[in-house]
Amino acid sequence: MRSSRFFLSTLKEAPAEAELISHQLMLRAGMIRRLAGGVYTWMPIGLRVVRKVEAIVREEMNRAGAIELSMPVVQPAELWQASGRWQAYGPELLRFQDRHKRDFVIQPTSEEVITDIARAELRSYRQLPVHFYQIQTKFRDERRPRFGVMRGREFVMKDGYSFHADRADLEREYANMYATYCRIFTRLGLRYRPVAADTGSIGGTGSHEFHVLADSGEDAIAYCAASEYAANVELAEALAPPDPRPSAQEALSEVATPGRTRCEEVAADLGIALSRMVKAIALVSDESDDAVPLTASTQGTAGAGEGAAAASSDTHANDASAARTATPKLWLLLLRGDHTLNEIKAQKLAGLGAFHFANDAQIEAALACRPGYIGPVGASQSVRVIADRSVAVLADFVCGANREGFHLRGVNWGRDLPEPFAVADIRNVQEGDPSPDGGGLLQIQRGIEVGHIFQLRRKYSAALAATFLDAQGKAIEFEMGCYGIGITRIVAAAIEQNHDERGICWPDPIAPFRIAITGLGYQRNDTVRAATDTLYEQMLAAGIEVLLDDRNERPGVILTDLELIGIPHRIVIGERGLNGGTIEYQARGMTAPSAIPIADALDHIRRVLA
RNA sequence: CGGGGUGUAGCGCAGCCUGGUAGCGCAUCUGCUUUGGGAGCAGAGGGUCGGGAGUUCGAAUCUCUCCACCCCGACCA
Repeated sequence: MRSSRFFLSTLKEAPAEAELISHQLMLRAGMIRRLAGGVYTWMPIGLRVVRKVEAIVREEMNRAGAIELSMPVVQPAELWQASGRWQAYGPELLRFQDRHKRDFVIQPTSEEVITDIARAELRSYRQLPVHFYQIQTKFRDERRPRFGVMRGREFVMKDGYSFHADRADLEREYANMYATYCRIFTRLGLRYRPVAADTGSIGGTGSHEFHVLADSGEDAIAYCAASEYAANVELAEALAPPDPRPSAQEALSEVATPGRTRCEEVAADLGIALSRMVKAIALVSDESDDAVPLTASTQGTAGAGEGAAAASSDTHANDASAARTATPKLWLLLLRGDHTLNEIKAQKLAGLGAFHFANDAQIEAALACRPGYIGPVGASQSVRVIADRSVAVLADFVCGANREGFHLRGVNWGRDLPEPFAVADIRNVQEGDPSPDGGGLLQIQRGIEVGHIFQLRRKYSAALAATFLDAQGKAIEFEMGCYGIGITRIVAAAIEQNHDERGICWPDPIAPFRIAITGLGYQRNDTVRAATDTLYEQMLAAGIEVLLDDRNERPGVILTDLELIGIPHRIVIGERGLNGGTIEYQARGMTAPSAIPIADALDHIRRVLA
């Protein structure tokens, strides 16, 4: 391809909207242009990368026995109503009506349609197993699209769905896909890690996420260097400390800590380890269950002390915010000063469910103290105290005194305050924690989720009555698996993982062009142009995907553009080199070019591209 | 959706506080020179100052309102 017949559009400065480095580089390299929030045009150079990723995914899916089809982006609401997702999905599901006022959605995934296909087409166990997949545009109306195509609303995903006669065969295919995904990400040239994922409400054993490792990743992955354990930090269990609670040594005392509201400050002032500090996080449940109405606090009501009755009634039951503040209960979650709350784990506490952080008024109403000095000691029965496992085994710890400007030290369970209402794992694991599988210590790495495999079981086949006849002629619901890969996200993730100060450094398998060639003074120097054209034609004849930059630009412009775009190999031909019988080759990551005899040029190129 | 911020030429920004002819750099176009790392000189084009309403003799500037975008928090490929 000649750049004069292609389309390159690079920018010196990235638009201010781009925060993430991959987003900036994609805009600067002219790969994408924004059309609306989270919606991007793939420009020619960017589309080439998308196609490379798709091709590798397609090849490996086919090799693994999956069969490609393509389902509509626009899908009728009926199937979604049948599966329950019309109600369950929420505002992320883009819905609209056609001219006949019939409801439709733009697919975020296609479980319903594929199950409908299976219901119609797969009638006998003899036809199983079958794995259908598509590479298709998806739309999810994200709350907050950001980071360019990394978290866009419209994106391309490979989604596959497998149908099985029984659980064992589903698990076989699941293992097959696990291996296939590993092959795919290896072929893409990315550093990645499969991690155990939440099976969520569907249950079952099998779900793994595949993460591309990058410091800017949104997910933190806890893994064990000594074993195979790897899980999203949100899900990794923090084991209970092995040793029992020591006995109390210190007497309870109150210490003045004016202006010191953060654990770090108090620990430093008192000269104690942060791990001896206990912080209390006040939460209010959003669930309106009727167990023990605790302290109510209608916003800012003066004197709404402990035991104040819930003020608002159910007359505004349709008003979500009113309902939410109807019967707030204060939960006090206790964590060590050096730990952080895991909100996913907290959400799973019985009775807490959906929650939000208590506001100042709610905290003052329940504890008669401003945030910053709150603690579990002396809290009324109406406050539910949950201790993290690590807090439950502390003795002689330090916590807020429920009195502004004071903390308590030498606090001991059972002596100074009742044992907690419950002890639970509510913190995020951190580096150095023991691995939940007992295999060693955890380390933490950041990653970008680019793949997810899942054993759906019978959720959709049951909802949509999708059955086949087994050998006994009995109708059986399919066991289903689903398997996703974020095609367009992979493009951004690959850049996050592979860039330098000059621009993108594509892994060879997904680079928009494998090699670039340019002649210095191509447009005005016949010798250079002839030599450049000759080698270019040779490369084309050899089937090499090459970009000839023949623009009438200064060398600096061409070279910086090629580096920004990230083409992994580069040939530069200049008159000076030609006089000595050489051309220059430089890999994108190399700091200096090497001179190659013209006669060896093509062989050399073949070798580095091999 | 809650909290914060920004909208001025294709891109990056100044001007706004203290109202009075809309500016700078890059990019674009023309000419000449230049040509191994984002060229120099000379000239040119390009703006509903996000939209609407208001205050005022006069609004990019002050007020109200709507919209878009960005950042921080709760979801996901």
